[in-house]
Amino acid sequence: MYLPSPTPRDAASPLRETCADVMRVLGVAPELTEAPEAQVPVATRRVQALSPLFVEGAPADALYLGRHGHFKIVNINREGYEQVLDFAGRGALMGCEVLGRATHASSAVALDDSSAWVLPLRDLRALRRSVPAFDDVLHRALAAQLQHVGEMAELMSAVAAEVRLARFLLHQSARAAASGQSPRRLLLRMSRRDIASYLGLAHETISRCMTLFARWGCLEVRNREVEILDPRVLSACARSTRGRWVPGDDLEPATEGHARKGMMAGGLQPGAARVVASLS
Amino acid sequence: MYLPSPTPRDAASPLRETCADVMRVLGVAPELTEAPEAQVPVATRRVQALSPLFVEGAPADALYLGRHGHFKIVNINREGYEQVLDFAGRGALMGCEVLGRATHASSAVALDDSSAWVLPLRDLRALRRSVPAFDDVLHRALAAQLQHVGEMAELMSAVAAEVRLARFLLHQSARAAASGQSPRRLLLRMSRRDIASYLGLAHETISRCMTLFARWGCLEVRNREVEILDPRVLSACARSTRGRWVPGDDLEPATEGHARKGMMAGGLQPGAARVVASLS
DNA sequence: CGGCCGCTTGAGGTTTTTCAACCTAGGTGG
DNA sequence: CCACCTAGGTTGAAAAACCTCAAGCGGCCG
Repeated sequence: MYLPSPTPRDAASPLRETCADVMRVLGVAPELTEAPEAQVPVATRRVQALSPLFVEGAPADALYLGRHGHFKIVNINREGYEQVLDFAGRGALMGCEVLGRATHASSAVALDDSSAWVLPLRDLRALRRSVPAFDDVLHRALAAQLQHVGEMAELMSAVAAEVRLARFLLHQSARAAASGQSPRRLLLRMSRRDIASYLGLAHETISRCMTLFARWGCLEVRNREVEILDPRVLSACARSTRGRWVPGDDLEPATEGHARKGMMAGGLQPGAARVVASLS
Repeated sequence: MYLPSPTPRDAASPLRETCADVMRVLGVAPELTEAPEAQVPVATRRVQALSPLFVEGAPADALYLGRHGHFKIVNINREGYEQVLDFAGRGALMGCEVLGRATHASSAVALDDSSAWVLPLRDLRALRRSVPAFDDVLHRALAAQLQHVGEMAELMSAVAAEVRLARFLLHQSARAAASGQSPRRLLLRMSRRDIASYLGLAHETISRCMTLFARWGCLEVRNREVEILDPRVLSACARSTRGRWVPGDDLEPATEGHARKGMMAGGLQPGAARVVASLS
């Protein structure tokens, strides 16, 4: 059903990976990666679970591209609390901000044993000049990262906890699907706390929402293993930005006779003005 | 005291602005802008207050650079509510996401009569190739936009309304200072609603926080004209991410004997785990 | 001059946070 | 091999912050 996914034969490989390989991971057509200049080897950095790939404040000497495993991108504020900015996997560019700074603006921490390609800044300029396709893909990757702002805003724009979590789960599902895995069975690599930080909620709230979804019958939760039983219910919930959603509102729930009260009751999306000036 | 600021003699200029001018606005040293290829003229687009510079979904044909005036960057969701993603001014790159997409992912709406330079995508590649300095600065500008994710996260990471507003105001103050204006007297170009949307709060909450600050004596509010009377109080409030802040906690208020209750009371920063695994 | 829009302020209701306890799984050490 | 401990997850009860609804006020434009 699901393609075995193009996982790198990670651990024990000769590791002769080149810029061309990197470009392919970033979606460049193989024909375009055959320039001789693109055959330069690219270093791989392995990190154990919970270890950092790079840390905030460290000198900006390289950019990283997720090779295998999973990472969380975090900021640490003065009080020592961490704020999760993003979760990254294979093919994700990490540490892009260094292009305009002298130090890293965030840290990347491996969520499980992982590896990443290292793109040293000193080589980057030369590479961009000599391999146009690489330059283009880098540009596009940067733009893709930028789009992420929009996604994050979309996530945060919903004030209701369940809506945020529903969107998060669907997003994870889409990511899994895109990498050839089942969009139903998700293995969340991050702790509830990480999710909570990412979504701007308390971790207890995440727990509660998870069990709420389970009561709705659209999700099965076994610790970090969750299974989406009814994506339609989840997306209906995720869609609702205002004027709240309870299973049965615009779609019957998978099962029936559930509590229609408990969490959720008021409106959502506090800031958000109806568009009146018709952008014309 | 404040430099007259390098405002473009906007309205009635011969408009012979070139790529070199654009590069200077983006911070490139004048020596580097003298390449003959950099003397190509750059188009300017003027927009009235409340009119869009570009709209979400429109074909991605250009990138824009703020020239004068102010813009808000917004997303509009299915229900027709708008979410403010950012505020942009002179020197801000707008619509970067088009580098990786076929259509604009967000709209830019002028907050007052404004203008922007138009950088057509079709010319962009050639320009990057022929003017290396332009390529570099574009890269750096993209990276700077990326950093914005972090800033936004910092804003949202504080759950308390006053903290968010305090950070927003200080941010505006810094922007004003950077463009040669007084960091004290701010003229907010956007409505309370816009601010509310940007900060993920209700616009009434913005109002209340403004008057709260006024009661603290650190801010004077006259509609969209606000004056920061005591930046120290404001930043002390902005700093507090957890374990709450009331004037007098770690700094005496400008005036004294104010209500120490009303808004603010609980802890902040819901998701945010103390860093325990010492990133080493 | 009237109406509209933006801003402010009040009161009530609800989500969500906080604090607390309990449970489970996994690792360590006896 | 089991006890113990820790970290992560779940759940409950209380309190707080915030949102919604509503009304009043002032300026601005038609």
